[in-house]
Amino acid sequence: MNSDQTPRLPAVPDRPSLDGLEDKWNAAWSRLGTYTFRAGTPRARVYSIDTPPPTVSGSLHVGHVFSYTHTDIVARYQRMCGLEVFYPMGWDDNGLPTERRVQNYYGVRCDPSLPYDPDFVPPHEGADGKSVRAADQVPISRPNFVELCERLSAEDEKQFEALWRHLGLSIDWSQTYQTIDHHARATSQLAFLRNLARGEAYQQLAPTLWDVTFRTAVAQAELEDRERPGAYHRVGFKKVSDGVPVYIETTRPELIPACVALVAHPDDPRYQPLFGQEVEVPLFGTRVPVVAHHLAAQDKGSGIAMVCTFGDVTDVVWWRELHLPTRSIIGWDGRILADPPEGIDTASGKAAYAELAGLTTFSAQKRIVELLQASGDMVGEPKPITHPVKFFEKGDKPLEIVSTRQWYLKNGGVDLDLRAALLGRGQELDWYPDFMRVRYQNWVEGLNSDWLISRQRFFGVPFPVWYPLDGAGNPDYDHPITPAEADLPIDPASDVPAGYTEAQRGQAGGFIGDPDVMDTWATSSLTPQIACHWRDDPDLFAATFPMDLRPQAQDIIRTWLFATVVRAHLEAASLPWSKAAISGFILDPDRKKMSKSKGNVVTPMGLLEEHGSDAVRYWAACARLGTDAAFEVGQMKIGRRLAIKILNASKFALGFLAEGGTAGTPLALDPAAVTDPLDRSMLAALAEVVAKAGQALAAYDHVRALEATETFFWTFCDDYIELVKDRAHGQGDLAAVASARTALGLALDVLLRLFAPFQPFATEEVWSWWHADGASVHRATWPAPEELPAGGDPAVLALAGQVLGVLRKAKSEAKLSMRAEFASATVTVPTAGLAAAQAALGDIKSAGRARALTLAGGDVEVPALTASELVPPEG
RNA sequence: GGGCCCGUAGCUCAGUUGGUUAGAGCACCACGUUUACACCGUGGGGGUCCCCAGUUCGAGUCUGGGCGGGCCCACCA
Repeated sequence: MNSDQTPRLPAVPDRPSLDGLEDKWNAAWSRLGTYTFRAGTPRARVYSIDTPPPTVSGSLHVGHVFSYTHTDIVARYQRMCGLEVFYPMGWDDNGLPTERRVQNYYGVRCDPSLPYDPDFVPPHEGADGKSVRAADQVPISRPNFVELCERLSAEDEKQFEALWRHLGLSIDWSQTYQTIDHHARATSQLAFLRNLARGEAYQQLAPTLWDVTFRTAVAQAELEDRERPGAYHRVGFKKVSDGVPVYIETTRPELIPACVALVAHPDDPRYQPLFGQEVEVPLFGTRVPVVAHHLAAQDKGSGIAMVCTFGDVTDVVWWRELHLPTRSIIGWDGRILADPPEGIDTASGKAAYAELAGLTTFSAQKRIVELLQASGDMVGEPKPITHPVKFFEKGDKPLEIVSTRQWYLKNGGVDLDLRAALLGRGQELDWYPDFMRVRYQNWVEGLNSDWLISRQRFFGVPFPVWYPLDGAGNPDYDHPITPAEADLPIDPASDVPAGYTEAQRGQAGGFIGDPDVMDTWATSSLTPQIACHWRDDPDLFAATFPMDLRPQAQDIIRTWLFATVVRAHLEAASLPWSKAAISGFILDPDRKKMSKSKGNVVTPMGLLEEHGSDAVRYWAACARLGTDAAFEVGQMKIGRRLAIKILNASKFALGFLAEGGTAGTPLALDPAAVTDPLDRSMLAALAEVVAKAGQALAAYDHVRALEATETFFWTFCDDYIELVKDRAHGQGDLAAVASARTALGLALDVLLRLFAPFQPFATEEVWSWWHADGASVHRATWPAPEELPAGGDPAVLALAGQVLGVLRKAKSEAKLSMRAEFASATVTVPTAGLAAAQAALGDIKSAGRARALTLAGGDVEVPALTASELVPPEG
């Protein structure tokens, strides 16, 4: 396709315009397959990109436009460098946001115990915002739920695709995936089974951070701290030996029935005498030991803390390291369990517990404070404080800690050899910008457990395992039954393991499916394997993996980036990609991160339609990787101006190409025809820009490349074109005219290619004016300095521009039109530059409208007007 | 508590191993309709490079200490 990049006779529109270019060229690119990945290309000639799959249940915002533009600039540059770019697009429709949206939109909820209903019709097809109350939601099977998800996502994906196309992303739209589709589920389950077989995935019954709203376990990476009001409650625990109270201060008095010990620092002289003694838990009568541990802070509260199972993660550490018993009192719903834990044996203790049973932790706290005050065990009133509390990042209530059986994947949180290896992967990866590597290191070094990958949700990729039930109907978790890899994906809630029948489900001696689904990151961490078709296309996988680039946001280094590194390390013993490009956030003019809640979000499509895609891309391209950028409409207007200038300057230059050749053929752009020193100077300066821009883009510094190109382009327009205008129009001898026209054509040819990654629409439009149908600037070869004539002196253009500026300034200060003529003028230039300036004398005279111009060498730093006589234009 | 990034013109930002008089665009002011472009052109004004102290012949740049802004992590009784 479009192999013919040969220039033809230019056909330049009378009034070039940016309007409609997005639709026009998207249709053409789609028709011609301009961005289609050519299968069969050897790995060394492929550049593959692990595009972030946007969450389709959310909405796109300008931050997406910003960062995806950065990636597209890379893709277009690499493609022009001759690499075959593998640039897929995924849609993230797996996980809680989609689950909630499908529930509300269709009025359903997922119940994996139900069988698939092929004729199911959703009861409700509502608009967003009008959610169906949970009580009215119809339960449906997981396969039905997945179908609805795919149906709803398909609508979103159309909108997203339209936006990406309008923005000009050079994605290969035949390479798409959904994180909940058949292929992604199969890939996710296959990777899990391999992890299981190698012992990297394992189950454990252990205290787990638990969200009581979603009723699921959450992983370390999904936590965030929020400052919350709380209060210290000073409560006395009487020593068993003498009845003298020991006072602790707690923010969670409702957990007193779960108390298993008091703990103080081993060096704390106040409490050293107590170590080994027992105290009595107030209200409940349990006897607990006073123990020592170095994590107890002497300066917090009263310096001695109660250990509960479990109030926070420190409790878990104490419980584990000091081998304390377990007294759980909080259930999966976040309420106090109906029955008291072991250890509360007295009648009064049971009575006190009964006061709390069934209450939420919030209500239980109020009640127990009343009880403690009534019994005299609490001193004074609660003392209000604010303190950080752990939340699930998507949750609204503080996390609790409950003991549950969960699946874990080794990620270096426990295995220090693995941690060292993963830190090594962080070193091996090229980071843009480099300082982002530190965030990865900090995170890996701070891991305190393996990756908890199971979620007690219904929608998602199920764990592809069943468990045999023994004669008493109890599952044997240690010997899971796994499916054949060829059968994936499976749903253990509806599929039956080999050797069993559906009738044996849940029966003694039969089997039961694993009820959980995987963490959304457990699937997203496999985007390279999904996109490159690890599971089902070995040739494509070999040609694209490990990938070249992972572009992503800085806030998900600890989740998406790290998890992807883990999966590739475990499965392929390699990095998933060699480079990571980390984009910054978009800030509103008040320097706050843009967010919906602040009501300052601009819809991307409206922005593109208002300013034009090249303009918005220009704004994005002006910001470096990893640096937060302001949302600036002004910058987009500059981008639009640049795009229009490209059209107009091209119109000017191409007009002479049409004149310059014999009828029906274009002027041959023969570098040897460029003989004039000024023309050769301009092309020499351009050659430097080509080298600089190429180096910058190769180093993922698109800002520097754009800046160099843009700066040159404005000089080219304002000085060079003005200087050679008359000559290009035909003044002077034939060789001089041909030199100017050829130089204009050569420069334009190079400039369009330099701008192509940034301004794909304007450059393609101009390219089409003088290239064969189907030829695309985006499949043209990235310019090399060698294609321009060597030996020109850049100083000629620089000095000619300065002298011209001197003449312009005189007219401006005289408040005269630039058309005003000098009867005569003398400009003194630095002696060292005199020869260079003289070389352009004719063009300077012409452009400056000087009937007589003398250039004199002198001891000046910049050219200066030393004598002049201006003649106002007549009329 | 640990770490990272940032602080340069009214605004958004460049300033590459230390080296002339610190730059660009926007905004602002003045002028000009000039056959590529009024979606334009030409010219101009505008800075205590956050502060202090060092290193150096020389610091926006390097070192140390502050101040201010943003972000990440942290066992949060």
